[in-house]
Amino acid sequence: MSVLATPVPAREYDSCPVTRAVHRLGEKWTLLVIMLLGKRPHRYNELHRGIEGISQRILTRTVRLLEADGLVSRTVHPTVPPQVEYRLTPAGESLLVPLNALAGWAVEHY
Amino acid sequence: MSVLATPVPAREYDSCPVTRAVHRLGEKWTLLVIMLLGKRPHRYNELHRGIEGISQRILTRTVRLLEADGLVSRTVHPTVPPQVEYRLTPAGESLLVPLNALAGWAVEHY
DNA sequence: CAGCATCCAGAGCGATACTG
DNA sequence: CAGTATCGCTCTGGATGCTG
Repeated sequence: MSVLATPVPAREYDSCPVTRAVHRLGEKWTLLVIMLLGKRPHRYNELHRGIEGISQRILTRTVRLLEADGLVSRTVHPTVPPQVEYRLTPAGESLLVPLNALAGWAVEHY
Repeated sequence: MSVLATPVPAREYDSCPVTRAVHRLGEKWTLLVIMLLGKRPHRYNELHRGIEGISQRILTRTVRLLEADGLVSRTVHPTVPPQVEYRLTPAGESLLVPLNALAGWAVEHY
């Protein structure tokens, strides 16, 4: 993305880390999940109750994709009933910095 | 978004400037259009040729939405044939700063 | 040149019911 | 509690042809 050959090949664009990041952040609930986990770790139903309107299916998909991206860790405590804790990884924490910069910009300009 | 009442009401989330910004940036071609216009102003077909795989319909929609958001200006020169120049507004230029910060993060972590 | 009109496929998102 | 399994739909994104 730093060079931007013209025309920009579709595959190069799709595989660009920046593209992939904004596309992930642009998914409907991703930002909110990250912000909640940025405050503190949450259990599954804490997230579910904390986000009005999200379905279980979509919440699960959202956190699992973030986990696959390395931004969120998922810890299962083998208790009865089961307990699953989601928290930001160091990479996830580090996202909060540029994200807050973007948030500041958005509040100014959006 | 700074306070995050729990549960976060769906409407409040949707109307949040940060949410709206990342959702717009997350649209398929938005980032690329902004990066191209960040280099220099472009005419319509320059953008079209500069982005492999985008359709006219989607390119038009993308730049018009950015225009509606105040990030891009659209100038029609009443010549024959017509000439339309797209460029970043000051607000659009100012987006490049936090966007580059996010880009740096993405290259590190995505 | 810079679009618009029309039609269409598929991804993404969601509601609901069920379970280890 | 923390999910999975189905099913359904909206809505974004795209292909194609036409125009001031």
